Formats: sequence, structure tokens, C-alpha cells
Amino acid sequence: MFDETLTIAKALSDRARLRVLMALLPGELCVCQIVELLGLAPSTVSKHLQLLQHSGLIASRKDSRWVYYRLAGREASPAAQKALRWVRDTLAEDSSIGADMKAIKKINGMTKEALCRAQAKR
Amino acid sequence: MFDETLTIAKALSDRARLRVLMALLPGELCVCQIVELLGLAPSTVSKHLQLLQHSGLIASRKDSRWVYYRLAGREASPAAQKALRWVRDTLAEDSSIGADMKAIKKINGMTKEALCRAQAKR
DNA sequence: TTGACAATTCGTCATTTGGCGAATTATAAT
DNA sequence: ATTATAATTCGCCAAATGACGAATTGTCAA
Repeated sequence: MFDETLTIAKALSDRARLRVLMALLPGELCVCQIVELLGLAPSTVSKHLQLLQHSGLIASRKDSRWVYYRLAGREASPAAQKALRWVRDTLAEDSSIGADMKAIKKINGMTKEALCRAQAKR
Repeated sequence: MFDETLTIAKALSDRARLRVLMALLPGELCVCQIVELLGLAPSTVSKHLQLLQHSGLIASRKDSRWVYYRLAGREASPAAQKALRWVRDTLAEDSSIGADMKAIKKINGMTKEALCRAQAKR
């Protein structure tokens, strides 16, 4: 229990990972969308997602070539569920993440093709 | 809000600091008691306590030569209060911290003189 | 079956973090 | 006043962390 709590706290202790959790509040996103949102290298983003998944805070589903991540729900441990509730409650009415939320809307509005093109640029 | 949440999460993401928070659940402790509990150098413990205090999770009071730390209460920000509630709820019935709790009882049973002698040994 | 592409893993590097002892500060006792 | 002591600050080192690009894996399309 203690170690799990520590693992979860470590997972929450990074800006990029916290942004991912916030971004997943409205629903699942695929890796390329998260890459676009964070503006980090795919390998870096993948690492963050692995860590979050390992901590039990998020879960993934594979659809052909794409992998979608979502906040862990009922399958999450009590500790993880409580942690997610904390994040959600604390950041719920936070205006400072408005830019991210706007970006998510934009990203959701883009086709996969447009997204991949955007990423091919770098 | 977001940055405060991140600061709090970082404060929670260390084993020693999490142990301190657990140790403070029953009530305040002075630095020398926490040093005894963690078995770390006073300078290291002080650093951890500063970080926790800076994050708003704990507060301190000075009594002559001693400084006592306690979990932040009403003075804490909503984010900090929620975080403390998360830690408390998550670790409440955790048996793996039994050793720490036992150590706290023992430390509380010791006079200050005995404690200082114990620390003078190193 | 070959090529393209989303995602992950690996190797490397710069930065951050956690640890200590020495020096410093503040308070109490002699 | 001088000494002792609780705590903090400072300077340093080792270990952990986050970032990237290159190489790898798995899946679909041509």
C-alpha cells in the first residue's frame, strides 16, 4: 500500500504527466494526439505513458495501428482511484489549463491524416 | 492551481517525505524526533521538512530551541487539504507502516535528553 | 512482399534530486 | 560571556529522472 502510494505520487510529480491526466479527463486519446498536445518527442511521451500505466492511473487499448489511453476506471486500485479523484477535484475549475483543453478540442477536430502530417514536420 | 498541484505532487513523491506525513498523523513531532524516526542526517531531514512546508502540507511552531512540525490544517490551501486527505485515506489501514508507528510511540516515550543522546552517537 | 507508419525500446546525455558533513544561526544553560 | 545544542543553510557528490534520436516491433496498405 505504501509503495503503491509512493509509485502513484511519483507518477503525478511531473508536469507532462499531470497534463496528460488532465487531457484524458474528457475521454481517451491516442498517442499521436498526446504527442501533438505536449510537443515532446514520441519516445518521451511513450515513456511517460508507460509510467502512468504502470502506476495504474491510466489504461490503454489498441486499435489497429493506434494505441488509445484513458484514465483508469473501475479496474484501478482504490489508491489509484482516490488519486485520480484528487487530481480531478483539485484541478477541476483551474483556468490555467485552458490552453490545453482548447488544444485538445482542436486535436480532436483534426483527422488522423492531418495529425500525422503535423508530426512528420519535425 | 496547476503549479501548486504539481508542487504538492512533487512533495509527496519521496519515500522519506511520505513517511513524515504518516508520522505526523497522530500529532506534531519535533525535528529531532523525525530525525530519529527516519535515520537520516539532520540536514537532510531539515531539507525534506522545508520542502513539505513550502508545499503547504505541513506547518511548524518553534518552542525555545525546538521546532515542531504538524500536518497543515485549516491554514492549508484547498489543494493541500485534499492531498492530505488522499494520503490519509489511502494509507489509513496500511499495515506496512506499522514499524514506523511503533517507532513513533517509542520516540514519544523517550525524554528529549535520551533522544539527543541517541543522536549524539553518530 | 514490400513499404509506410504508429508506437515502443534502447542508448546516451544534461538536469534534478537526495544524501552527507561542515559551517552558520538561534536559543538556553553554565 | 562562554559554551552547548537544536535546527538550518551551504557546498559537494552520487543516483535518479527526463529529454532526444536511432533502432526495433507490429500492423496496415500498396
